[in-house]
Order: sequence, then C-alpha cells, then structure tokens
Amino acid sequence: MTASSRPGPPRLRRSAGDRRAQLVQIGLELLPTTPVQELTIDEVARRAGISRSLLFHYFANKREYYTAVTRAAADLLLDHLLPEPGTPAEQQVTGMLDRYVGWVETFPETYLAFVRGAGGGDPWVSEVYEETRGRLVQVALTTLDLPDDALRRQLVLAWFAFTEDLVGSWVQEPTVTRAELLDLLRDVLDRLVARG
Amino acid sequence: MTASSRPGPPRLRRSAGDRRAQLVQIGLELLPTTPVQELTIDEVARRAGISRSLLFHYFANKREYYTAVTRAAADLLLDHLLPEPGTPAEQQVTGMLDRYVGWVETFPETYLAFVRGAGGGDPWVSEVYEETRGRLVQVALTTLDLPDDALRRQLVLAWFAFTEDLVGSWVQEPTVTRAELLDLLRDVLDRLVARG
DNA sequence: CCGGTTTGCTGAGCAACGCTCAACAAGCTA
DNA sequence: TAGCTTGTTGAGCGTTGCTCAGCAAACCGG
Repeated sequence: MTASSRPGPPRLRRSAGDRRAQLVQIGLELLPTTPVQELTIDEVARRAGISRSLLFHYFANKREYYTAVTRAAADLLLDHLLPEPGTPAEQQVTGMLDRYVGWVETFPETYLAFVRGAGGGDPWVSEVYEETRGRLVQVALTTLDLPDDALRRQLVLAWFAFTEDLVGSWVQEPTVTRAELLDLLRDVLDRLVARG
Repeated sequence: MTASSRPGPPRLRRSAGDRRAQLVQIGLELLPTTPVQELTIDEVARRAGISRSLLFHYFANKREYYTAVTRAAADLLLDHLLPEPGTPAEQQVTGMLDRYVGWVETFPETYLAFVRGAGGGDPWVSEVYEETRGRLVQVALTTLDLPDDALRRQLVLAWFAFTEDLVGSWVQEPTVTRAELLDLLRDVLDRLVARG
C-alpha cells in the first residue's frame, strides 16, 4: 500500500485519435448545460479521467479545444439539416426549415448553449459559427436558384438571425401552430430574396 | 525614503458615489475594444488607480460589475433611441430606426462589443440586454398602436434580431443606400405586425 | 490641538484556472 | 531483454476572482 495505490484498473492508454475524440465528445455532452466558453479544462479532464496536462497535449490551448468542440457541434447540426441528395429542389429549403425547427424542439438546451456560446465573446469560436451560417445560406441560395450577390447574402443571413430568434422564443411559448410557424418563416424568406 | 515613498499626490479619496460612477465609466470606455465579459478586474482597477480590493467593495463580484456596465451602456442607447415627447406617433418608429442606424454607424465597435457581450455567455448580463430589447419592443408596439399580445412581441423581437444582424453587416458592406435600408427594415416590420 | 469614530482604501494571501516542462511508464519491436 | 516510441503524469508558475484584517484620511466633539 506504499506506492501507487490506485483503486480502478491499472492504467488505460488510448490511441491519440481515440483520446482526442473522447475529449471532443465530452465537450459535446457538456454543451447542453454549459456555453462552450465556460467549459473548464479541469472539469473536462476530470470527466475523461486524465490529468489536465494531457488535454494540452492534444489541444495547444483552451481556444483550440473550444473551436474543436464548436466545430463538432456545427457539423452535427449541418449533417442533420442538409438535404438528402435525391430531394427535389423546391422541397429542399422547406425540408431544412422543418428539420431545423425539429432540432430546436428536440434539443432546446443544446441549441441555446450553442447559439449563446457562438455569438458571444471568443472570436475564434464565433468564427466557426459564422462559417456554419455561411454554409447554410450558401445551400439556401443555391437550392432557391438565386444569384448569391452581397445583398442577398446579407438578407438571408439576417433572415437566419430572425429565424433563430423566433424559433427560440416559439419553442418556449408556442403562439402559433408549428405549420403556421414554418409557413411564416418561409414566406418571409421568399419575400426577402424576391427583392432587388 | 524608508516608508511611503509615493510619487504622485499623497492619496486621493473619493465619495462612494463618485468612485462607483468612475468605475462604471471606465467599463464604458473599455467596451468599444472589449466585450464586457473580457474585462478584468485588474485592468479596471489599474486604470482607476486603485487596488483590486476596492472594486469588490463597490461590486460584490465580477458579475455585478458587468451588469452595472451593461446597464449603463443600455441606458445610453435607450436615451439616444427613445423618441422625444413632442414627436407625432407615425414618425416615432421611423425616427428610432433612423437613430439606431446612426448609432451603429457612429460607434460600430461599441455596438458590436455590446451585442456580442450581451448575447453570449453570462445569463446576468444577457438579462439586462433582453430587458433593453423588451423595452424597445414595448415602445414600438405602443407607438404603432398595436396590441402587445405574445405573438406580436415575438415577431417584433425577432424583427429586432433581423435588424441588428442586417444593420451590422450593412455597416461593414453598404450594399444599398441608407434610405433603402431604412425603407426595407420598416417595410418588413409593417408586414410582420400586420399578421394575425 | 487631540482623541475617537467613520469609512475609503490597501496588502497579503487563498483557491481556481490556464499552461509548461521534465520525467515516468505502457506497449511495441528487435 | 533491451530499447524505442509515445501516452501520461505531477510539480509548479503566473494570472485572476475574491476575502479579510487592518491602515489611514476625513469629519467629529471636546
């Protein structure tokens, strides 16, 4: 009992890839309850059962870890939203909107924590967020068969801010039916991009 | 030279009110370059020429200081936006929109830092922000002579998110004239609140 | 002028956190 | 078994949020 009285299994070594994935996964699991910026290395390392030092072996600094987690969350969202290859063009945007609302309904905390963490503070993190919004706008403009000039990009991005806000408050207080919400969002988008 | 070799004036004592106001003022001056959450007590105290401890004499903790600074910034914005008493009703919203765009044009960094800091992270800070938006929506609904039911509040709040986003990107890249921007914003608002 | 009270104010110091570094040890291979 | 690679750790440093005992500047009554 003098040296190395370790309670659990003797010691678990993981491959670099496994460990990195595990750490990102832990970050994703904490996102629903914590904006990404409030994750502490201590907490993540504790949950992974490793020392703080090891996390810095895989991520140069806190920021790099944050952006990795945020990018993973963004990829999950994009995978969920992007239309399946076979979908007819006129249904793609509708389908994306539908899945978006469904995602917010299913994971409201994750959604809020993601948007909050992405919007605020750290520029590196919000850069990932902006990139994700940009990709969604790109898809929308393409499937709507519209030229993506600067004005239209601005309008669709702003419409996205509108949508995020409205869907967020609608989930907390459903003032209209789900179908009406979708119609309204789609209608506002159509009227906006019709300008110019 | 053994004891108390102080270079400047012997020591400056301020009244509690003065000191508090000074500290909030320093926070306001730092806002253009720093989202509120990234203010450090150290930096603020250094600029005020006092010890870190004193700041905690006036604000129980960092959060309380942040909210005080955010509230001060919000009050400045509201004072600037709210219509003067004599204005005819139909011009009030137009005037607010105009002043809002003007404010963003004049202080783009302050605006960004304010919105960023308010949206992200700390719930206490974003509470102040939400309260400010709520007051603006209240004024808008009143002057437009509309009932403020839950749906309309949601719509106007979401329109405000739309406006924030669009004006923010328009300032960086003016794709339309200022007048066209104002018309568009006003038109979208009118169409939204006409629903229901 | 002097002792006393109020109160603005400081310095030492603790805990938590981000981060570094030298070194240990698990697992593979020769 | 020796040796190499590399996953992993513990000690420790600087910063930051925060506490607390106590100093000292200003206002008092005498």
